[in-house]
Amino acid sequence: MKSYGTILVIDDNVAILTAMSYLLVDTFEQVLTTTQPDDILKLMAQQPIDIVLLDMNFAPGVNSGSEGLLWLRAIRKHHPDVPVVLLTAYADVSLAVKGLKNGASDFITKPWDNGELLHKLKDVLDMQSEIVSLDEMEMQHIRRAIDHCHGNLSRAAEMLGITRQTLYNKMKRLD
Amino acid sequence: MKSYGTILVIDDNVAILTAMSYLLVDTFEQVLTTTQPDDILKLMAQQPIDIVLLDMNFAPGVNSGSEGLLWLRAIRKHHPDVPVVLLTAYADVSLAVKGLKNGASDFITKPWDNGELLHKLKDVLDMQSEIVSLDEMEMQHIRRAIDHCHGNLSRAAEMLGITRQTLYNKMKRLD
DNA sequence: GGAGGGTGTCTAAAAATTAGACAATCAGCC
DNA sequence: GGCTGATTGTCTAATTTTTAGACACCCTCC
Repeated sequence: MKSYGTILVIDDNVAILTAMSYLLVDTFEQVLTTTQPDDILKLMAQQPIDIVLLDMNFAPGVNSGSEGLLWLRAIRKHHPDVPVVLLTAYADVSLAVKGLKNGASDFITKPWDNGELLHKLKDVLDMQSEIVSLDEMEMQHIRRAIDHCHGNLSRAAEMLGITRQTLYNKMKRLD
Repeated sequence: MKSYGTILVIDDNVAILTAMSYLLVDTFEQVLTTTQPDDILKLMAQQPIDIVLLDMNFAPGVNSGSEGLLWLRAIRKHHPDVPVVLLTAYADVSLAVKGLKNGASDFITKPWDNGELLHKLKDVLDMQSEIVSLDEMEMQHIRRAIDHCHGNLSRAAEMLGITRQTLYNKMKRLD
């Protein structure tokens, strides 16, 4: 229990934030909440956040969640490895889809089911990509580059910013 | 024109494949089509494919696209860098959402609009992540690792499979 | 047949990585 | 307060990797 780290919840409705706090406090070591999206990046800079729960339906009458999308993009830009789960209105599937295409990990429609919400958050965190060794990451990237150059090693090496011989070395060394 | 490489289209309906061929031939250098999902990986192994267009609604009466999801996952697993765009039935948004969460780049609902289809395919290819230099990729991964270890450099170095001093070196060298 | 581009291999110099050590600092704990 | 363990920043010398440059060879295109 309580092994899921820190969660940051953003919603402009204080009642929802309180409800979320009660729900999440048993699962997360720390629950941060804010009604001010402007605080997101500041909070995330101050301390390590493990997952973000972002309400997409800001301010009554505001332009259909596009503001939420902007915040999502801002989060993704500065912290590409922190998963973001979206809260959207039940009807607004298209917004959720836009969110997913912008890098959100999952979404939950309001009104939500507590059990399902917790389950999805845990799922996302369990799926978190482990950090692999630098060598392994290097090889993955090298394979990508070679693939991208359709097998042309000279071009791949140039693209990677290393010499062709170094590319040979690395391919030989790391299988 | 014709600078968008090779596209692979999978659909169990031959009529759709022919229609697609006519539509895509002006934009792509090569248009491969198949009704056999089993051929996907074989085709992709034989030649470099730049984008895949995958119909999710297989065989009349088959279990709601879950087969399509399996193929999507298989493609993503073997070729994580080749974008996959899905074709789904108009009503089946939930399937499209599942597809996006499984790594699809975008989806198009049937019946489709030719202009929109081409536009989306081009968009996906234009957004294709460029191959960055090995050093840059290295630094991104190092930052990820340090973040993951909440700033503990010793642990990050161990996780990356390098010595602490090397971590210092790389951080100093590459800003 | 020649030109251009790609491959595989080699050398010697330059640079990075390694293991190992050291004192200084910070944390929690008795 | 004082102890202990972990972490940091810095250093050295040996080892390994990377680099630039060169060479012969194999393609393909014209």
